[in-house]
Formats: sequence, structure tokens, C-alpha cells
Amino acid sequence: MSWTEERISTLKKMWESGMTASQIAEELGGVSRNAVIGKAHRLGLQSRPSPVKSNEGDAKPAKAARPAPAPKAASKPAPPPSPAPAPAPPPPAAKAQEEDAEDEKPRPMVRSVGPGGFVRQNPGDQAPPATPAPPRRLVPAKPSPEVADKTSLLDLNDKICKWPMGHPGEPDFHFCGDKVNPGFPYCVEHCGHAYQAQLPRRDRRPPPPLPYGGPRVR
DNA sequence: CCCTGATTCGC
DNA sequence: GCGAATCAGG
Repeated sequence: MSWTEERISTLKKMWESGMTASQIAEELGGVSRNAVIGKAHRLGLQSRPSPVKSNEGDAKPAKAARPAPAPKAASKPAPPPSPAPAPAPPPPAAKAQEEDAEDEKPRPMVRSVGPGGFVRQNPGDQAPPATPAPPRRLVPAKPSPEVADKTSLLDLNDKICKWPMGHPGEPDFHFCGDKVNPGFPYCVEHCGHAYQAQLPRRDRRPPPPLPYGGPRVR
């Protein structure tokens, strides 16, 4: 399979919506999750909450990334040490994506704050400079009537809620599609679900809402 | 073991 | 550019 525009678009959207590489690979079909990850990186999509992130601080600089696990090639010249690690200033996550936001709440902080006072720190917090192509999808091929009026994967964009409804792969799987809470991947309502402030155990009874409607059944 | 993403490197 | 192999962490 080749990476067509369509497939790349799907990959991007799924990646940004928080799908795992495996899920994306499954959905796309014909590719492995490694292929998805590799492609994602090549596309510039990077990082994002990965469960496996080296805590690069200073504790173990010896095994930073992948020094020299095994003598594979014949020659392995010693990597020149970089004595001057850049301080790596926080990237300006300022994204001007207001358009029809009727009310502009005072939000002086760089990080946006949700309705419940939660601070975003989750998926989709990336600079979206690369979105020149208008996500308008005119007269799309909407084969299934089930999803005809629902937000499909390909309808995702930076302005609509990516909260999944149902399970990927099911015929009626779709996304919320409401207008996002600016700065968040979800609408205000679903932000409330996604970013619940951790309350004391005492009065914590509501069952935790799971994204994608819960674990996939296979 | 399962899973995750990250990185490398031969193709 | 692609992605399997591998690494690294949960």
C-alpha cells in the first residue's frame, strides 16, 4: 500500500485524535503500526503523550537514545559529545485559531484552561501550522446512511470535537463534531469528561468515562 | 508477557 | 520515502 493523500490525511487525523498507532494501522489496513509511526514521524507529527518517554533530565545521559547496542556495522566511530545542550525553550504553543468564537474569555495564559479549571496537557496539543488545505469536504462519498449526518474520521479538523462515539470500525462509529472548546481537542462538554479534576476519593463515585466508549471488544 | 511510541538503518 | 527490527518504557 502507498501513502495516498487520503491515507495520510486519515493518519494525521487519527494520530491527532489520540488513536494509537496500532489502531491507526488496523483502520488503514495494509500497514503495520511501525509503518504508521514511521510515517507519522516523517510527516512531522511527533511526540505527543507517549507512554514511553525517556525522562531526559540528566539522571542517565549515558543511555540517552540509542548509543551502541551491538556491534552491527564494522565501524562505529565514537559519537562526538555535545557539550553544549541547548536549554530548549518552551515552544510557543500559541495557536491563533479563533474564528467564530463569540465570547472571548480572559485567557492570558499560554495554556488554555477548560471550563472546570483543568489544564490541558493531553493529546492534540501541537502547533498546527501545517493545515493549509481547507478541510471542507464537499459532497463526500458517504456510503453509509448511518454516518451520513455524523462526523466521520475524515471530517475531523481543528475546530470540532474529536470525542469518539462508539468504537472504531463499527458502522456507526463517529465523532462528536461539536465546536471545540478553543485550545482543546474536544468540545466544552467532552472536555469536562476528558479532563476531570481529581477529586478526593471521598466523594468520587461516578465511574470514569473511557474514551472511545471503553475497551475494544475483539 | 502484553502494550506503547521512538529510533535506526537497509532497502 | 518506506518500514522491519530494534530499543525503551509502562
